[in-house]
Amino acid sequence: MNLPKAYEPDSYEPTIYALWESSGAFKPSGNGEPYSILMPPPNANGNLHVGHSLMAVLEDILVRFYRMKGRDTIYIPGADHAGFETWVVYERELQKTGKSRFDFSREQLYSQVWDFVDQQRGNMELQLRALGASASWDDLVFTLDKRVVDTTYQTFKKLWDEGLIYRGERIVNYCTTHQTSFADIEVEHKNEKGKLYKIAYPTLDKIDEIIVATTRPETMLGDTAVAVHPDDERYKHLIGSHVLLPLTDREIPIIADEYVDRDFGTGAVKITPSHDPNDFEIGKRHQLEEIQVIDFDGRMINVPPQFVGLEASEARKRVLAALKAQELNRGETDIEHAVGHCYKCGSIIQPLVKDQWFIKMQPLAERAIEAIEKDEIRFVPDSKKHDVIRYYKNIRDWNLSRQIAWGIPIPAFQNVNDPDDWIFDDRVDEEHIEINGKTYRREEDTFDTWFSSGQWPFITTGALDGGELAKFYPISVMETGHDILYQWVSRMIMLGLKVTGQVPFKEVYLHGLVLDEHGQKMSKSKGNVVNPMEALAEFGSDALRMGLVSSRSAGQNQAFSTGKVVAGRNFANKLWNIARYIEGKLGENYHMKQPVPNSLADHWVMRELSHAATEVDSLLADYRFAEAAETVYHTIWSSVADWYVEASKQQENPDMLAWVLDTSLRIAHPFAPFVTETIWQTLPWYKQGSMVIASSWPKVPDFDEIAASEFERLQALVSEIRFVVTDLPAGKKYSVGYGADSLVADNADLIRHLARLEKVEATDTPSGLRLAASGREAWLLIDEATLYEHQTNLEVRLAEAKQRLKALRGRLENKSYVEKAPAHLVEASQQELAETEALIQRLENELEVIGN
RNA sequence: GGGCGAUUAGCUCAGCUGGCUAGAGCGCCUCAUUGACGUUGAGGAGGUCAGGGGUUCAACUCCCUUAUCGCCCACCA
Repeated sequence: MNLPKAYEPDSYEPTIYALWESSGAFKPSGNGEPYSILMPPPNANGNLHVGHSLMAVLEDILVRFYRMKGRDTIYIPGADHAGFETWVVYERELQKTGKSRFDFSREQLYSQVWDFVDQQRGNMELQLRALGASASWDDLVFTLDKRVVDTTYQTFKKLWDEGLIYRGERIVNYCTTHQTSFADIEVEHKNEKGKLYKIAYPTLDKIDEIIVATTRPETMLGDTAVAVHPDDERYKHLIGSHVLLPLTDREIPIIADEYVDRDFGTGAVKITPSHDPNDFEIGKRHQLEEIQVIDFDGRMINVPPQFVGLEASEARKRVLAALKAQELNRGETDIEHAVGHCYKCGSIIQPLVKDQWFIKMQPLAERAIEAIEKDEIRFVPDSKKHDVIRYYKNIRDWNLSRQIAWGIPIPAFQNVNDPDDWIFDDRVDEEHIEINGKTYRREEDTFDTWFSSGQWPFITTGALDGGELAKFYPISVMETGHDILYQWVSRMIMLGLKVTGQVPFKEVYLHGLVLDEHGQKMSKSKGNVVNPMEALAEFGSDALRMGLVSSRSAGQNQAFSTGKVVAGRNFANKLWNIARYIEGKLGENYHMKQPVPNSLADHWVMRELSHAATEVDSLLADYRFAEAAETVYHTIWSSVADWYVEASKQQENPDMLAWVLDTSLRIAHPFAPFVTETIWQTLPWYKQGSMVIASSWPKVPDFDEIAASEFERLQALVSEIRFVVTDLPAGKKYSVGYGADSLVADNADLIRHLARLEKVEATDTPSGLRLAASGREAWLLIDEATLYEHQTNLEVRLAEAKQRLKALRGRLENKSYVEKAPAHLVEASQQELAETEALIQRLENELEVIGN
């Protein structure tokens, strides 16, 4: 039991984690009301970043706490194939070998990426273990596991059968670098400065012209109309006539459409159905031809020879130059407008027409809004609820198709003889299938990964087929980052309701981003990324946990603070040394008995620890992690270590000491699991196999409230002595004399010890400095000269008290206050007034004595 | 263009539905100490709670407004 002086996390953490895991402590107990948390799956082949650490810590605190509260608890871990992210990395590797995705079949690519991922899998799982995540590892689900694929197909079929899935040519967001389309919310819009170019389109007789305004002149080569507002007097006479599209030999009509804003630009809009979502709609309304002029690789096609093969940006310059040469440019103006970019590579997203699979979102969104408005899901912070509803209200159909191989194939086949004949079939490994003599060719695209992730709660719990974990659905709380509220949380709600008829989780807690020490967003390019595993190695897992959690509130981005991690490490060390002291006192053969509080300090510490336990309970129910951690930190550091352990040195009560340590370990365990368990394993009063992780949350013991308050009076006296003494000449010890004061008399030794005095003794002839502030019949025994020096000290206290008195009087003389404020507040003020008056009286008396 | 959040001690941040002399960690100052802990103990300095207005007996907290910073959403060319 000879514990080293300082707690050394790395010598215990791995053993402790192994102990938990092998004992089955992470598995549901099977007793009590279910409590479940679903881990947002980190990238299977990546490393944990500091955001993941925060995620795991918050979730693990909840899981450990509710486990101790006796709930049947599960923390379901996951691993993400991270479709697009991994694909991008893999394609880069592929490029190095001089090959491209077009050299392989979907199956070949898939298995190559699988191997690539497999090589470096497992890191993040080890890192989650290092953080102490008490996840049920046997229940881990990988996002490409068979059950995920099966359920995803089942859901797709269900939606298809209900007419919510359709395939169609639509304008999609396309990244020409990555050669795949994206959902609307994956596009990163940035406000950019650009130019609005005015271009003249001459009438066929070349007498007149119509001037259009555009930010993307290169797309004019694909124009198939010019639109004006039907009531626009400027252009009314031209409606129905044709103009000659410059740089080409095409004649295009001038059409009227209400969409056109007469006040913007020139009031005439060039219509390019293939490259603009609005134009696409207009094109449909007016049966316009669609001419694709930008290809899927971002180069020009179907254009006059001099432009063919140019990058879109280069084509813009050439088109402008050509127009200028023909004197068709009519000026340009600066404009700020939003431009969509690929969130991964920053390329400009091209709106391109493509055949894709979509889900009709409106019915799903409506159901979700209904559930949220009925408070079937609680959001923390609450404001996110309104954000998500706003998102639902403006939702558009969701493009599910991705042109990457690393994902779940879309289970659909097309009749080779009838392009409109699509059928559902999950034989996705076969390129062709025969049904009723008809040949079908498979869809080559895969699903947007968020489509399968959106089903995570009912997939992982097996809610649909009633597996062992089905009782954990709906999930108790979904904890995740606020940055994926729309991508993930909103989809889980919609799909959960649609497929299971229930909300997928009852509560949502959204944490903010972890910023760097100075509040800047972390990024590789800025070089300010904090590696959580380095911090963990340096300070310990508990320290990192405490540091990440403190001073952090829901939904708020917050800076990482090494100082707080250090504070966490110091806390673990403090706990360690409390244990070292107490265990040393009790000896190895101590057997725990029911503690009987004896001294004032005993009652007081029982009250403090019980308060902390109930406080943490209610704080965690509100997800106030930081305050809960602080409560534990201060209760253990100040109340237990600084006061109780010190007091116990004078007034011994071994059973109380044991209880105090035991209870401290329990309340600290959710926050600092490793050090608490390490200590627990050294407690002589528990049998082999006992673990704090499996212990219960402390119950409130019987203590005497009055005795507890008496201890506070004692503390006030000790504090006053300490305060006065620091002001006195150093290097000598002082003594206190007391008169008829049983509190002081009964605790004389304790006071002497706590205030580091020479003596505390009864005296018939009081002299020296009356300890007036704490109101006891006690005097600090000092000579006249010292006393005189101390006068200013008393004067300062007196001035403070007088100011306070003034404020209190002012409040109580205010009739409205006395009438309208709650009675208990008025009463408290009155009592405080009386106390302040008494204090002033004592201080004045004392000053008078000194004066004489 | 729309929405949201922030502004509190030198730094990083708490402060829930309005009511304790506005708190924490780190930093700073003074002092202490051979036995649980220097990853320590005791004491202390430091804030007109961004500015202005309003509601209220009472505002860091609610409302309006201004300023600054940040984030999210957005197919008006």
